[in-house]
Amino acid sequence: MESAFEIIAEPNRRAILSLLVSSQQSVGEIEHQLRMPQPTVSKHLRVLRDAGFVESTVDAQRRLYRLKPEPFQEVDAWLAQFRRFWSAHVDALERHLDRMDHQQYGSSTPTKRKTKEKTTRPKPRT
Amino acid sequence: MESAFEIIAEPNRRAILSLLVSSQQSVGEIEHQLRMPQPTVSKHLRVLRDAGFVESTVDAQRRLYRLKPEPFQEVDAWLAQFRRFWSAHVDALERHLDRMDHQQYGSSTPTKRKTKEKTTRPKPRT
DNA sequence: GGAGTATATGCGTGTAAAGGTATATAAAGG
DNA sequence: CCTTTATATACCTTTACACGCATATACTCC
Repeated sequence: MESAFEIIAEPNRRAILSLLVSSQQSVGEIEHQLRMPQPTVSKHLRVLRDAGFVESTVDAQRRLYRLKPEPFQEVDAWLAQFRRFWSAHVDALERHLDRMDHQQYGSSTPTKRKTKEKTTRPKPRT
Repeated sequence: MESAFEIIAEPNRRAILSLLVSSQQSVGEIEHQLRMPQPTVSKHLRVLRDAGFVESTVDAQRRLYRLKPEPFQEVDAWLAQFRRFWSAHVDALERHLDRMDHQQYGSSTPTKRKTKEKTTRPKPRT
């Protein structure tokens, strides 16, 4: 788990980060809004904090978590090299994004996928 | 491996993608430049193609791979919600202050612009 | 057709990460 | 104190993925 990219590969962690955009949140608030078990939330927050995506402050028994910008900038910096390339294809973006759902905990088919395909062409996404 | 984020979590795949920014490449060229075994390259390319990051054309026995923009845009779209946040913490603020300095006719404003932030100050990038 | 080249895929293996459950720590309130 | 609330962590199990190696496919040229 060394790079920022591996951190945001996990859908639940991305959901947590998106939640924190609006404002800082306690573990319980995240747990309730995302409907995931508290230990799961705590563990993901630990990973996020170790990677510098969030920081926390103590409020009585609560911990309030909020975003930190650095790792996002790291991802953005990598992405930058491709930006000039994709700007010519903006139209295709909308078609692609239309097929994306907003994933929530438990709805993302977390495991179990045996592939038995012999395609040579790009595979249609779900 | 359903999301674009999981695809780019793998360092070798990111390296391949970065290679393809300059121009399309054959499997052998990628293999040589990145010094990884040919099956590894082929397998990563398969993953990248299934996810829509690259496409290939046939040139005799060779396959030429090049980038496709959509998944990058998907990542960028997710990142966008945080961009507001982090630019508020660094870029926009500094640029704003710079502009104020430069706009001032006969500006005598001091250059030391240390601003107060309510949260931890972003560190300079490593 | 056979040899050589270029790429893809199948199989077995190790490893690490994610989830579940239980429990530990810590603070607040009676 | 003892209980309740809030969060963290430990342990265990499952699984997926990345790799190495071997082999299959496919094209070219003799």
